[in-house]
Amino acid sequence: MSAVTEQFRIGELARRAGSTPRAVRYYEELGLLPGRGRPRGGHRMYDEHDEERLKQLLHIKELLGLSLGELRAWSEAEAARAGLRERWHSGEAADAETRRDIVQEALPHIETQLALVASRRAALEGLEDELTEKRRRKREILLELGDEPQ
Amino acid sequence: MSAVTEQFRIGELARRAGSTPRAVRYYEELGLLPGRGRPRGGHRMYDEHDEERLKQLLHIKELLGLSLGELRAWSEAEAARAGLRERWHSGEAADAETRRDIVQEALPHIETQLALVASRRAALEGLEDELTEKRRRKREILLELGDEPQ
DNA sequence: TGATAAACTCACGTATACGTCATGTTTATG
DNA sequence: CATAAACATGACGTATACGTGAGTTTATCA
Repeated sequence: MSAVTEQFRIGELARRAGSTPRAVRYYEELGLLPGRGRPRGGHRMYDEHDEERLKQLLHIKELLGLSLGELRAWSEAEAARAGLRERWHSGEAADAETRRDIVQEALPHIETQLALVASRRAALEGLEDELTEKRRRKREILLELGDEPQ
Repeated sequence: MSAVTEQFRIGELARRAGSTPRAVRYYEELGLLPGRGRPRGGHRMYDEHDEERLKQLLHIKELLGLSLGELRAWSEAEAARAGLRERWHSGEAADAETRRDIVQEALPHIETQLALVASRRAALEGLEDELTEKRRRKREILLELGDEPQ
């Protein structure tokens, strides 16, 4: 069902996500990335899911200006949802009741993330409106004074 | 024309803006706050304008997650606009031409700030939409599976 | 006119978020 | 199979953004 899951090591992951191996190890140390067992030679192995996860985390970090500590809270909601997705697809979710439970568990995590993003967006929107209004007034004045292009 | 401009010292300013004296001095050192002459005893004196300015800077810093270095760019646009406002109200702006020039100079600064805020807001909006869509799908599934409240 | 609070200037300390060696494996390649 | 590139684990270094004294000067108030 799932595509051939390509595997790669830390350098590849970092390159794809626009980060560095050092940073990735640091994120793992903080619990932002899962430090799961490493089979061959002790080298960390990753796949596309890890790549997407890391990209998303970095994106969120940028957008919301979160510290890595704050990012961890977000990350845990993400991890929980990932876990639930896995349960969902693992065939474990045979009956409707189990499936419902899984979705019901995932919802609050989304709500948490959504609340954070929405409030931040609203604040930014307020600021944007303020600035737009200021610009409008300046332009109005220019029209009144006669805005002669050079 | 202007109200009695209340003056206060660094502790008051910090308290009002929800900061600390140390931080305020640091901002001054970085050029975020004007380090203008200090008449009596070398104590820094501030007024409501400084208070508003500091509050705004901290607000922006929070909202956009800017470093103090990045904040300085913003701050300079602010300072420029403040300077223009002063020229505007100082009686210097006698003729229409001067007034027009002042407004024309102020516009780009607003545009700069607006561009930054708008792009950030747009990105956040995209993320918010994404999350809202995810939530919608989960809720849909719950309805299909029969969402029985306990 | 003390004395207590608050401000001043160094100066060093600290948490965060990594960068950068050093030194030793593991993996990939001709 | 040799050798370079990549990874591993410390350990120390660094930029940012202040916190925290130490020692001194200034303001305020009984």
